[in-house]
Amino acid sequence: MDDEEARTRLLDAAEELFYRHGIQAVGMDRIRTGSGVPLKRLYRIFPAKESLVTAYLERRDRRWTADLREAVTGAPEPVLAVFDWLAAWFSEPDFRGCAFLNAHGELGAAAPPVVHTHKAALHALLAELAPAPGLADQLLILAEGATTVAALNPGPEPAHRAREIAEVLLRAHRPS
Amino acid sequence: MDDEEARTRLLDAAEELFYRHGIQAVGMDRIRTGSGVPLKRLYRIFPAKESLVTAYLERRDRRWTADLREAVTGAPEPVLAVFDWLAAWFSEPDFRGCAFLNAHGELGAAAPPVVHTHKAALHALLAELAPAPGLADQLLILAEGATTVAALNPGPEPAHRAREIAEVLLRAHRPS
DNA sequence: ACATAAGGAGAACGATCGTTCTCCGCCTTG
DNA sequence: CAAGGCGGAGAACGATCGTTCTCCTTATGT
Repeated sequence: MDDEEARTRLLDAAEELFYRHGIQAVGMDRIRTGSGVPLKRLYRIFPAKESLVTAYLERRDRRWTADLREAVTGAPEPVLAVFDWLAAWFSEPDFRGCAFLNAHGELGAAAPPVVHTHKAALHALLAELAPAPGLADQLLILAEGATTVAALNPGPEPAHRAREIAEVLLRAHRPS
Repeated sequence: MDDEEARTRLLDAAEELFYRHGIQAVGMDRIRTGSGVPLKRLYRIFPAKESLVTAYLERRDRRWTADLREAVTGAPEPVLAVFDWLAAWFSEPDFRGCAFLNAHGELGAAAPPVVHTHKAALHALLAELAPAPGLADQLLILAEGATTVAALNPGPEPAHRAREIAEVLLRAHRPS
């Protein structure tokens, strides 16, 4: 196992454990057990827990944003496709809300900056898709609201309700 | 200082510290320093940290829900008054998102049940105010979405955007 | 006034955390 | 084959946590 695979295993274990149990509740020893990477190597690749947390969030940001972008580009109604993609996300068995919002709530001002860049990236994507300026702010509220509601009541329904609202907003901005 | 005042001081300190820094990041010694109540008395009133956390969330739930209910009952447009009240909340200098969502993100399955009852109470209030059945689910998404967006970008603007969406929804349900 | 109980201040205790160190086996290289 | 260095397994270390205990002051009751 070379360093690159060790890094991947560490990030996989970190993502699984940090997302499920929270960051402060998971010790480095559980990362080691979950990844199979010895502590010595762990600290050579990530010199401190903080850098592992940051790397976990940054990788999740890249994958999440790329997945969403790929799902909506080319769709007949890109704005509505966002909520279809959210519905599928909310239905994953271990869905537990937005990892970045959870990290912000837990760490407060000590949260890594990727928390803000992740939300800025989502806002930028919505601004690309929105047919009217100013609509992106409203769509962001719908997406965040659906995610938050689904965090406590898992399932696709919040995304469906948010999609209905988005349809109304699109009709209002693009009167048929 | 009798036990009742000690309890109030403890809950005040707990609310300030837990809400600002997160629950796991605040030790019992800081609660003691912040409240001026000695550890011995603290543990006589709250036998463990978990019960202090639960009491903090339960008191905040009662106050938050009562404040919101009082602000919207009797308003000319109760549904829209919800978002005006949210705008004022988001503008408080130490606003840091929904305490219950933060606790859920941090503690996961170990979060006290009041997290769910708080969200159920908000949903029930919205169902009282909504002029049509099914609208409450959508209003809940708007309120949660505005709160989430404001948690990372403090200020009243998310509540204003959510209020605009609510106006559109009300017009759609009650065509003039 | 004196015995007694209660309360406060802070030390102490065991557990756990993030991080480092020790020791041992193994693999490479001449 | 021999020597040396690297990596893994887990103990160890200091800090901090939640919780309890000790010790001393203070107030009370007769």
